[in-house]
Amino acid sequence: MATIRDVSRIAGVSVATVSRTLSKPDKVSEKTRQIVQEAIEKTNYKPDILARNFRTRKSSTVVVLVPDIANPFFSRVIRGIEQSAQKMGYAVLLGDTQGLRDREITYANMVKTSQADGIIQLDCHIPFEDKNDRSAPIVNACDCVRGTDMPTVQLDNIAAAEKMANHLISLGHKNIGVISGPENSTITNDRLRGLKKALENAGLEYSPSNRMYGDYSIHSGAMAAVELLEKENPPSAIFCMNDEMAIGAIRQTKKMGLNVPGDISISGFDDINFAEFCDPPLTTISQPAEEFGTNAMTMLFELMNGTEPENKNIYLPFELVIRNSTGRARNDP
Amino acid sequence: MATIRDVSRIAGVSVATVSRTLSKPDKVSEKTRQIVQEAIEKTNYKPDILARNFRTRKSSTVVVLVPDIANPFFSRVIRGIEQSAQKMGYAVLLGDTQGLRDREITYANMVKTSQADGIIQLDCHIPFEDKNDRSAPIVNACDCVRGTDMPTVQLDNIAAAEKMANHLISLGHKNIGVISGPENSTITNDRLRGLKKALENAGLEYSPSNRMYGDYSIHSGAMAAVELLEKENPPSAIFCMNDEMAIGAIRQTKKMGLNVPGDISISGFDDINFAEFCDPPLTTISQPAEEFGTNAMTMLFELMNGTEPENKNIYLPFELVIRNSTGRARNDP
DNA sequence: CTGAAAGCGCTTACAG
DNA sequence: CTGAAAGCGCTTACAG
Repeated sequence: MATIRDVSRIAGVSVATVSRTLSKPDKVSEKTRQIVQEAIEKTNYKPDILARNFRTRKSSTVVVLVPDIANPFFSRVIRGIEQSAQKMGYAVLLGDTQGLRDREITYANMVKTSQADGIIQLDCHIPFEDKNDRSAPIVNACDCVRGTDMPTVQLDNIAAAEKMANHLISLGHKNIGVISGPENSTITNDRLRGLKKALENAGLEYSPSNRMYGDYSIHSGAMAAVELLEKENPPSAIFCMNDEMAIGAIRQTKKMGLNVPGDISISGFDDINFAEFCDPPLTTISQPAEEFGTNAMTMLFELMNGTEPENKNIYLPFELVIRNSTGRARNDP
Repeated sequence: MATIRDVSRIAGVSVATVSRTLSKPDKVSEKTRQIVQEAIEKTNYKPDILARNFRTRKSSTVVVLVPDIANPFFSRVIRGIEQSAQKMGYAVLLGDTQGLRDREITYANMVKTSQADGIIQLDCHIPFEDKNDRSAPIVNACDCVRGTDMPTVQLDNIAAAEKMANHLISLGHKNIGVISGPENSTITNDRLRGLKKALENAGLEYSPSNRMYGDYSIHSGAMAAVELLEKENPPSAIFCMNDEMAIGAIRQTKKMGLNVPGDISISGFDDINFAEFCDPPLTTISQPAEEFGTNAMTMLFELMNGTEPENKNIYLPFELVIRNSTGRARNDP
């Protein structure tokens, strides 16, 4: 591979001039610029970006921490990140963390070792050994830690869950089960709060025994549905905290000989591509997945350039999408 | 940030010794090692990997070229890549190319600029300006270019498609429509060849007018289904080249008042997570998505280390998964 | 086992 | 506008 030295020799100029031709062409005379360009073409020179990054102390790379890249919601968020990053001249390093703190820290450390300039964290953890570490530019999107000063891009999950719960309540459901995400997640907590709020406003009682935990997988939704449906007093509607668990719950419900929504209403969250195509099509909350990514990347870009973002906490819009997995409660006239 | 210089000063040794303590600890005496370790902890030293990479001329990074990261099949492949890469000490850069040659070349160039050590290409293109360029370690997985010497990880798509077609034929279908992937794709060509082969063996004729093109999206599957079903002599079965297009075709078929599989059988390809949960559950070909990734990464690793892989063309197993979207042809006794 | 020194390929004040 | 020179933070022959 040709180096800047080779080009300078062939062009008969200094390496400084070659460097300038590349980075600050207006600081070089028209004539010199041409000579250098020719030499670059002749030698097929490609600047060593690794050397440049090393020299300028920036990698033009961001690392994204994602619990599971194969999750259909996250993969769309990442597509959004990638698109913005590309426009801004950044590369994106993939950090599939499985939600493990160790991996999060390992990947986040890439900023300290100069391999990345900033971090986008899609999970509800601070990915540093020391929670008060401020040395790395970071933005927290999707599932956001409460009470930190990390900038965030999120949904108003309380309001969204409340809206969904109100939909269920309006159909006459009084006994509502919950298939919840894992504990220690802001998303999970907020969605539960929204549900409780709606229940309370309707004069209904929330029963903690109606809450089953899942891990966002189809399988866990099915398992949780069994628990719920085998209760002495089973719920007439199940509020699921994502679409995959809802799909699992629907399948399980049907397996047990029950009809959705005839016997049981089931709702999801996210509106993934397939929500519309399962049987029955899923009532859910839609979120602009890509925009979580583009907004997070835009904010991170500002942070990496030392400007404080105007709005440190961005809330994205949601929508209740009513399809056929929810219907009137059975004993409701 | 502390540098190796700071550590050496505090430990009272040379920077060479600090460097060795980190990379070749057995070349350093027990005692020195301890002193250095203490100094490292005291200064909270983290080696600058960017500097190390620059110095050693390797980035320990691979770039993956993927047409669409949000595609559920590819996202699983990438998960496989990431997991293997992590074990081998490599980071993975995401190159969402949208299938555009320009972007492929841009990302592939990262090897020339030292930002990456190797490439995994998941699409059916050679990502170099010059098709004969051999300067970058690369492996081609999933949709593989024919007649190059890039190592490949692929399915025997001819055999898989033949198996699916035989299933359809065995159900009495004689007039089979095809919703095809884009042209100039080995996957598309091979799956079509497999279908033709099965047809031929059964003494059936393949009609080119029965082939509609899609782009692997749900929407394109629906559009193609309209074309097929509005023909004068519509097919009784539709062979789709991926699951998303099959899901779109099913939805469209139902919208037109037809029953699947009562009136029309529809088959998919890939067995994505949701294939089992659409209505009706999809008959499809399952493929070990993650293994495309792990195998590709393993091969690339060998290539980057200068060893030729034993087997340059890996074929992964597939399976026909019969569910309810396919059934007996209507006029077949 | 250890240290002094060269050097990886760039960029960027500084001087002219 | 241009060049000589320093230096980014490491690693690695080489010599002892």
